[in-house]
Amino acid sequence: MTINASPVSFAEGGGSGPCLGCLVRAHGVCDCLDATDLKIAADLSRRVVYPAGAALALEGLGAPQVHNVRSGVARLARSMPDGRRQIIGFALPGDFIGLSAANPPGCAIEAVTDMTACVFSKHAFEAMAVQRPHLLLRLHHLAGTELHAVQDQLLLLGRRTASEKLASFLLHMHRRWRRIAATEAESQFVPLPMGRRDIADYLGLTVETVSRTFTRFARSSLVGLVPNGAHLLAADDLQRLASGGSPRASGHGADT
Amino acid sequence: MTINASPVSFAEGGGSGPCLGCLVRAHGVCDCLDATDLKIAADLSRRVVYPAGAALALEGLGAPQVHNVRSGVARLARSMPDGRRQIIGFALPGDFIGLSAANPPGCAIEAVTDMTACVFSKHAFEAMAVQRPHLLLRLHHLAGTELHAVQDQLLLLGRRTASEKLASFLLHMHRRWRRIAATEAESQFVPLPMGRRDIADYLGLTVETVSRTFTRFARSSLVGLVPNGAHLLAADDLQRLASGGSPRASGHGADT
DNA sequence: CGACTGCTTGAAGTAGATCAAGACGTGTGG
DNA sequence: CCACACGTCTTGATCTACTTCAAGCAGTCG
Repeated sequence: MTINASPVSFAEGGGSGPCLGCLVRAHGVCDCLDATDLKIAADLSRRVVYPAGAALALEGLGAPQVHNVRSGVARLARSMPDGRRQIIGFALPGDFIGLSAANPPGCAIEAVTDMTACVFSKHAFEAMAVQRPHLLLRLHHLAGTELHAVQDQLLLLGRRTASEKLASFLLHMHRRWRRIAATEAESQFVPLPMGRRDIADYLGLTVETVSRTFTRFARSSLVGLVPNGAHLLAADDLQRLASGGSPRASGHGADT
Repeated sequence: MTINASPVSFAEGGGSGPCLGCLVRAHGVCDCLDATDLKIAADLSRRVVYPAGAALALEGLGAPQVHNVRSGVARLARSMPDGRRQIIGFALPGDFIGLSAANPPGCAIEAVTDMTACVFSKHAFEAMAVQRPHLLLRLHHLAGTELHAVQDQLLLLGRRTASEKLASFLLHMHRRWRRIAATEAESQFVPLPMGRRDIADYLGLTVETVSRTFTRFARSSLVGLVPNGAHLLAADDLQRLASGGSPRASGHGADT
C-alpha cells in the first residue's frame, strides 16, 4: 500500500551548466534568467530523481523546498481524515511547485511517474528571487495564472456534470501537453500517466464513474482509449460538451 | 431583473489623509504602508460607493481596476453559458480584490450589500507596488493565503457532503468576521448578508438543499437562525461535522 | 393592498455513489 | 513455461443524497 521509495539525489551544480541544456526551461520560471543567474540557480539547486509513488512533500507540513519539474508528472493532493482525497493539480514538466504554485501550508506532493526535478531550498530560492525583479515578476505572473486555473477548477467541481468534467479534463491536459511537446503539436494524443483513481480524485468523482464515462466517450467515438493515454477523435464535440453546450442530452445515438 | 445601479464616486485623495482613519487598514494591504506612502496611495485612489447589486467588474473582461473593500460585502463569481454559476469567493471589509486576490482574466464582481471601496487603476497600483518591496511582499503573501483558501474550497466542492459544506462555510465566515470585528471577539454570531442563492452557488448546491440543511442544523440546535445571520450554538459540533467527523465511527483499522 | 422576491417545505426523479463481480494485465516464483 | 497473487480497470445492479418540480409563506415596496 504505502510506496516507500526513496529519492536518489545527486548534486550537479557547478558543472558545465546543466540548466542551459534543460529541455523544459523555456516553459518554466527559469526562462527569465540569463546565463549568469542560471549558473547561480544551478549552484543553489540539486537535481533529484524520484521513482513513481515517492513523496516529495507530506501533507500538513509546509515543504521547506520548492521543485521545478524536469521530467515526469507529480500530483498535489489534500485529503480528509477519513481518506477522502482531492487532487489539487498535476505538475507536468516545466511546472514549478511550491511558491506561486500550490503548496502554502500543506498539500501532499507525490510522483505519479518516475520523475526528475530541480530542488531548491525554499529559503534560498526566495532570497534569490527578491534580488531579481525579472524572476519575482515571473513568479507573480505564474501565481495569477495558477489562481485563474484553480478558479476554473472550482466551477468545474461545483457545477459541472461527470461528462463535462471529463471532457474538460481531457482538453485541459491536451493543451498543457501540447505546450510542452511542441514537436507533436498536431497530435491529438493526450498522455494520461495518472491512474483512474487520480483522475477521479481530481474531478470529484469515483473511479467507476470515470471509467464509465470514458467508455461512453469511446463508444461515441469522441476519444480512442489506449493504455496511459487517449486520442481525441472529436475535439470540437468534446469542447462543446465541456462548456455545457448540449445540456442534459448526451446520448449520441449510440444507445444500449 | 437586472439591477443597474450605478456607483457614486467621489475623489477624496489629498484631503487630511482618509487612509489614516480607515477602519479596515490593519487587515488589508495598506497596513504595510507608512504615512508617506499612504498619502500617495490616497492620491492614486478614489473612494467609491456601490449600492447592493452593482457590478464592480464584468465577467470575461479583465478589470482595469483593483479594489480595496472598506465596508460591505462583494461576491466574485464565474458562470457558464447556460446560467450555472459558481461563486469563487466573498470579499469582506479589508479584502483586496484584483491582484493577489481573484480576478485575472475574468470573474464577475458584484456588490452583495451596499459597499464602499478604494479603487485604484490596476496599472497605477502595480507601478506603485514594484517600487515598494514591503507592499510587493505583502501582496505575494496574500496570494499565498488566497491560494491556500481556494485549495480548501476545492476539497470542499469535490469531496464534502452538503452538511459538511454548510458547516465549513459557517465556521469559515465566522472566523473571517471575527478577524475584522475584534470588538465582538466572543460573539458566536455570523453575519450572512448574502442570500441563500449566493451560499448555494458558493458551495456547489441548490438553494433548496442549503435551506433544508440550515433547517436541520437549527432543529439540532447547532445554529440559531436570524435574518442575515446565524448564531453558532455548538461550534465544536459544527467543527466535527465539517471535517467529516460523523461518518462510520470507529471502524477497524483498515489502513497502515 | 396586491405583486414581487426570497425562504422554506414537500413529493418525485436522477446523476452519480456504492456494492459486487468479472476482465485484464503484470510481476513473482516454482 | 505456467500458476498464482495482486492491483487496476471495466461492467452491472442497486441505492441514496441531492436535484428538480411545485407549492406555500413571510417580508418588502410600490
